Amino acid sequence: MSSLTARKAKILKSIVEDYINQAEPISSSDIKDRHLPEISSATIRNELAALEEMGYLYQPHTSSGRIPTKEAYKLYVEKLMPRKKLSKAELNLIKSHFNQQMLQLKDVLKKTAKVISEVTNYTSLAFVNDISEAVIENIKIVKLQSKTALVIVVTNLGVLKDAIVNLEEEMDDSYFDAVSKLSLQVFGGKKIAQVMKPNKIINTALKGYQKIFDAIIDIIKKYYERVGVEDFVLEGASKLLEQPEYSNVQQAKSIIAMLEAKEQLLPALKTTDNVELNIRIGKDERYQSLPECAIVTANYIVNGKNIGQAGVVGPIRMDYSKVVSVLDYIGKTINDSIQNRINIFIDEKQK
Amino acid sequence: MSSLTARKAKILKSIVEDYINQAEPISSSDIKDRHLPEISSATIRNELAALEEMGYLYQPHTSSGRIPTKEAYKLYVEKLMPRKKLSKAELNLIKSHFNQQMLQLKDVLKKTAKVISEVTNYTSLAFVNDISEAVIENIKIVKLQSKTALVIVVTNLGVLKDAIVNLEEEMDDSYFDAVSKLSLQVFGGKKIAQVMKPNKIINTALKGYQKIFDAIIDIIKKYYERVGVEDFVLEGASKLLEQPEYSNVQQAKSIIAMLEAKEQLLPALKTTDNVELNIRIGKDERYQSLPECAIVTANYIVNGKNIGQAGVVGPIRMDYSKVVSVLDYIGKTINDSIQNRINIFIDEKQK
DNA sequence: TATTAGCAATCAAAGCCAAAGAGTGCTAAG
DNA sequence: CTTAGCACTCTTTGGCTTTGATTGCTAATA
Repeated sequence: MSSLTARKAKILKSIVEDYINQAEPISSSDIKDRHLPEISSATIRNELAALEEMGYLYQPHTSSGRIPTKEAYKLYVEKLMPRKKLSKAELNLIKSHFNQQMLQLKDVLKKTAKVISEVTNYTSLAFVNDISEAVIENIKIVKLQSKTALVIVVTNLGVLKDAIVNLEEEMDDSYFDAVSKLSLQVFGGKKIAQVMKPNKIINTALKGYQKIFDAIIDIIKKYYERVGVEDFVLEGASKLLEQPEYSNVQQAKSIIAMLEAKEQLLPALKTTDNVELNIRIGKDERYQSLPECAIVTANYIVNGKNIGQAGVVGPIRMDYSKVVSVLDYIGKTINDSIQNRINIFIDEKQK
Repeated sequence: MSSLTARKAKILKSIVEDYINQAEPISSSDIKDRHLPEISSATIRNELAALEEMGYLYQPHTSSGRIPTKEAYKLYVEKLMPRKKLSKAELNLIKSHFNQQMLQLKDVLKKTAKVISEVTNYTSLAFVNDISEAVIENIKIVKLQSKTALVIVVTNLGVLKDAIVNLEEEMDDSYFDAVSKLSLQVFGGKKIAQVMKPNKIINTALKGYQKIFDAIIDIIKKYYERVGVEDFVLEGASKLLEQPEYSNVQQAKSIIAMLEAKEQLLPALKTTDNVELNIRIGKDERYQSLPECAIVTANYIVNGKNIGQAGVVGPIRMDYSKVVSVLDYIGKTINDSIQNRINIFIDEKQK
């Protein structure tokens, strides 16, 4: 078996890039015409046969051009891919979107997904990563109506504020003040993961507050279970259908169904490892029912905090170079131009 | 031109229902076999010709069976359609979903959309109606971090609590208490619409609170603009692709794109009129770029409050009878089994 | 007058076949 | 190692025929 010479690499790169654009098998003469006019198509055919032997190419049938295999895409992403410069127009589009004020983590997710989809023309997704490591910084319980209170939990990653607690009897403001103070004493500085461990906190002297404390713990648990599933944004789903790969409605359906089944999709996407870029090409081994597709996501970090992932879903024949450049630039933009605007991310120690 | 005799009506009803199931043109002998064995297909053909003349049927080509026109569907919905009984299994499925506790308006939307999609097998949507008539009942401003506060606005339709306000300098709790009290005095009892009118409230003696008041008004305005667009839930989009109507990827794409463009879609869906059921068959005249589809939504009312709409999107050949039954029953279920659980809907006068 | 059997006419869908065209692999020569 | 030449393979396309479903019309019937 031969090795990957410089010329083979160039040919392979040409095929991957041309196939990304054309979505049709690439012939030896295509390569000659567009990339290697100085050598003959016959020579290229010899190289192609070798590359096929090495597992980087295949033919749908004997008398057709070549298509890159998944291995070819992996090699392309790791070794061959250039870093594309984004155009002025693209840079400006991205910047202008993030110049607007955003106060909420979810706003950032939505905006990010929207921008990614617009610039790449792929379906995009964004979601928050695991929050069990988030540290509770503040807790307030606010009376809303006679028997209803809102529980607000501030962590170093954001504010949980989707929690309404129902009381059996009416309480006055001083009661809620007391509970707020006590909660902060009990939960302050703890990680979400710690709070969720059953029956660990009850040893404190809680007197008559047992019930509302159980409710608060319950709220945190529920929030933990839902975050991610709730805060999962999908943008431009219809763009999937522009791809010739999904011109068969069956395939289109299976991939859209996959994106809708967040509960199953998210565990496969959430990564604890701290890599910047996740490129998943082809079926995920763990979820064999997934349709053929590629998912490229970047971990977004603001002020040193990993706030989540955002990226694109598309056919395996994806413009990785462009996508990676866009994700990269958006990551920088988020960090540069937003960190001072999003107060919920700022991690000032409160004491 | 002949009139719609009982037999013509029966034939038309048969065609509509059979076509809903089969998705293929219905022939005269189909009708004879399945619905009118006592008369000949030739007679039926005569009737068909008359129904076509009347605008209720058409043929894709001369030698094919008949397909109902939009007018036929309209007539079917208004006059011919039976009220289907839901099966025990379906009733139980719906009930069991709504037995769970739901604390948030958005939870109800999501659950409703999910149930509708599951039971009808169509793509479903749910959203809240206009909130400009909501009356402000309570306002609290809660300090979260040194320069960050959360604004909570309780209305008779729910709680707005997605609003974080940034301050220029650090304030202590008493400041926020004062602002909360003052806000309640100024805004309490007012409708959202009134608050949004520019410069109407500034005549009160606000002393040093001008800035934070502007911020609060701004938050309410922003919330008003976003509500609906934010609280728009779509469920089971992939089910659209099961419909033979959308086996052509172009059509599928255009309809999914329509559902994604919430900003354009919602104004067409939101109705101020107080009808229970909205059935939109075919293109909406106002939005001619919309693809061919039918949208059926019901207004959902809890404790006498119109909280929003929910329904399905699908091909014009839609099982209206089933859909209407399901929407109807879900409406009842929401009102019956949830009103006592969702505190945010309860409209107890606070004074 | 309404119904119906009979039948020719129509048209989409399916199958078939031949021709065209794109692209390869192999061989032999440079 | 490269390349021209050429036979071979296989898809795609277009045209043609056949099949089958369904209709509309006519004339006979109740």
